[in-house]
Amino acid sequence: MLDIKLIREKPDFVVERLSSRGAKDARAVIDKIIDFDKKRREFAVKCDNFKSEVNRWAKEIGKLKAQGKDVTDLTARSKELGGMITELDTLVATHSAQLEEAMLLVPNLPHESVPIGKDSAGNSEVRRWGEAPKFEFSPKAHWDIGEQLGILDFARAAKISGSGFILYKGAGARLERALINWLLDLHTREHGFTEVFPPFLINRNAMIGTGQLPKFEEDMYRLRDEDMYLAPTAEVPVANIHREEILREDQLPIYYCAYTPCFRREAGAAGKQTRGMIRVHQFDKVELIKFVKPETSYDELEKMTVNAERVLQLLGLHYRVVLLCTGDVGFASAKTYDIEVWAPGQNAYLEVSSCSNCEDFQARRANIRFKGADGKNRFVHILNGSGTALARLYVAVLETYQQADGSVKIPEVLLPYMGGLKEIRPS
RNA sequence: GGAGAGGUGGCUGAGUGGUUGAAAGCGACGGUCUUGAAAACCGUUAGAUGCGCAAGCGUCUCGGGGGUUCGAAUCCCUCCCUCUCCGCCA
Repeated sequence: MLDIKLIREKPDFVVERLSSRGAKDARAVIDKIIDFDKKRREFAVKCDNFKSEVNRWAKEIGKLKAQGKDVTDLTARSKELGGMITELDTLVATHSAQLEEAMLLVPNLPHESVPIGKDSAGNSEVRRWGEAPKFEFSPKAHWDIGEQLGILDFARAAKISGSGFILYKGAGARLERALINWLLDLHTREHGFTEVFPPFLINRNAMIGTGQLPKFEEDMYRLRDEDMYLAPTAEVPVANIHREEILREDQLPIYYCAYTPCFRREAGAAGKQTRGMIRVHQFDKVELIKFVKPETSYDELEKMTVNAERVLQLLGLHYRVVLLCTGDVGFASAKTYDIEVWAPGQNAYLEVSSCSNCEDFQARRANIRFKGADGKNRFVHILNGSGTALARLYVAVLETYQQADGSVKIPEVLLPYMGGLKEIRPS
């Protein structure tokens, strides 16, 4: 959520920044918000004045009654005021609700360092690591590799759930588990993150806190009998750990990492390439989340991105880092780096990480603050980054480490996690 | 799921309708004293929001929401959460 004061004081700036994201109706939305805000305050001032008067009478009545005096006139006056207060309270409430509703739908403002652009074509590559591997043979796609090795079974996954789900088997299941464990170990042992294992079912308030709701309801899996959602990313439960809290300054920065499965309906993705495990309804992910002081958040974003890149470097996978342009950054983010790994069987880069600085956008929604040295409470900045998403990482591993005979070598760093298995061959 | 007991400031814990936004203790911060520290003593110590150039003033908040009343932390309704017992279950 944006700061209403910023909107009041610099509406043109806000409209300009929102428009840079491609919001066509930014002017109208901001005008509407300013109007709600203004009216709400006008009603609230009137209402507060009446309340003040009623409070004064109430105290007076108390005193007089204690003295045994007659208070009929005063109670009559108070009742009269009470009626007006009820009326004004209703007006304040409806305007507040409308304001809130509008505010929750406004995305974050892109940071000044973000390139202006309309869509992903406007993104800029910041760096590249390694090279696309060369093969003596024509590299296969992971769905062929996986099915021939008997480690991935899309048909049976569909039987259980539907399309867009994965059944890992044997060494394939082991590989998924190895990746999860290795990622958690890497980030906790070498990058200073504290491991957490959060709930996967999320209530409405938490979903609002990180920005999934109310705008992206259709993207989420929702329970039928309770007002709960399946976590679309660990960012949601983990960023909400400190909801409604005031942290001590010396607690910051806080680094958390968490493994969770991620559930996404991918509504609207029909027609896009859906073969294999590149776009699925359930995938595993190890997520990095930071709570930091505002003045450090952009340094922290760089560090977090480097931490995520390390995953690919250690696995020996070629990748590039892309800075998203204004038209492509996510709803809650002010600045985002995507990391895209090379998948030889696809002859394409696949997004496996998205590292974002949400600044105080989520902290405002979730009301997460810290008490500064001056005693003032300020909103923390919240960052999140995939470290990394598994299904696509798995694709890159299979396709990069495939051999001419159809087997797949296990990357060096995963060997301790694979129980002695050095390569996966058809069983 | 059933029955019961609870949810008060950073913490412990008073408070069953009238200057209670809230006693007291602890903790924290500042000061006095001290070479320094401790002890002792004195003082300060929630958040949000609005009006105002400011000083300051007002409103709201005792789990959330609603109600009764001139007036609610205190009474009523409802929801959430915690604890105990029973049931069920991994």
